[in-house]
Amino acid sequence: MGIKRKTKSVQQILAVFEKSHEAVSVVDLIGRLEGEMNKTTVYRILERLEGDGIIHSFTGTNGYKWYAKCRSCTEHHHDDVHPHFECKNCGKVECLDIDIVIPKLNNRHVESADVLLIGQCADCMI
Amino acid sequence: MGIKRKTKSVQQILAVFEKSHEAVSVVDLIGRLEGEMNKTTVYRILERLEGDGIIHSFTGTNGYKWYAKCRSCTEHHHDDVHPHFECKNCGKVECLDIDIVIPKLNNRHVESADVLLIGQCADCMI
DNA sequence: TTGATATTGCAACAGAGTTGCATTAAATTT
DNA sequence: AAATTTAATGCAACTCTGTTGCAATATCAA
Repeated sequence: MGIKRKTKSVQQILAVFEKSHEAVSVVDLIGRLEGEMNKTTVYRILERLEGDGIIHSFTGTNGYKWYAKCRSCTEHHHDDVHPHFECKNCGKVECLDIDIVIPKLNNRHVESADVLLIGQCADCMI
Repeated sequence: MGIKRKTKSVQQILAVFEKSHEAVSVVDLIGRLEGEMNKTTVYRILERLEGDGIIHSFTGTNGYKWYAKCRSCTEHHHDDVHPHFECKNCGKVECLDIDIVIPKLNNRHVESADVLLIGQCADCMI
C-alpha cells in the first residue's frame, strides 16, 4: 500500500522534497506543477507518499494542508513528535529538529501533539 | 470595534460559550443553530466576539475553525498561549489551563505557538 | 417615536479537497 | 518485443468551509 510505480509525476514530487527539508503547502505545490500534472494527482501522490512514511503532513495556521520530509521520515513510518515553524513574514514553514516535551495530564491520555511555532525566521529578523 | 448591539443572535451564541469552556467548531455551531440564524451570521458574530477578546479561535486537526472561551479570554484581548486538547475518540476539544514552554530557537524569533494535544479524554479512557 | 446605522438573511460566490470513471502507462509475463 | 495486468492519471463534476455584496431589518440613542 502506497507507491507501487515510480511514475514521472511521482519522481517530480519526490524531487521537491528531496531538495530541502522545507515544508510545502499542497496549494503551492499544485501551483508549481501547473501544466505538469493534475491537482488530483498531486493530492493522491502526496497521500501515498505519506502512507509509505516518506513524507508527513500537518495543518498550517490558515487550515491548509502542508507536507514535508524530515529526517525521521526517512525511516519506517512517521510517528515522532516534532514542531513546525511558520514565518509570519515570508510564509516559509520548516520542520524543527527538536523534541517537544509533551506535558502529562491528569485524567487524559496524550498520544501526540501538533505544535506550530509562529514568528520570524532567520532571513526576516533583520 | 466588535459587538455593538446585543441582538438575540449574539445572546444565543454567547450563551453557548458561557455554558462551558469546551471548544466548538463553527460547523457544529452552525448545525446547532440551524433554523435559528443564518450561517453567515454565525461566522460574523464569532469574528466580532473574537475581536472583542471574548472568545478565541484556533484550527483543529482537520483544518476546521474552532472557537472557545477560556479564563484568560475574559480580560482584555486574548494573547496568551495555552494548548488545546482534542479527544480522538469522541471528538471533544477543550482548552487546557496550563502554560506551554515555548522553546528558544537560535536564529528565529518565536512570537506565539499553536499547540494541539491529541489523545483520549477522561470519559473515553475507560 | 424617529432616525442613524449596526446587524442580519439571502444568494451567489471562491477555494480546498474528494470522487467516479474512462484512459494511459508502468511493470510483469510470455 | 509484444501482450497483459493493473496502478496511476486526467477530467469533470462534486462537496464542503468560509466569504462577499446588497437589500431588508432591528437595535439603540436622541
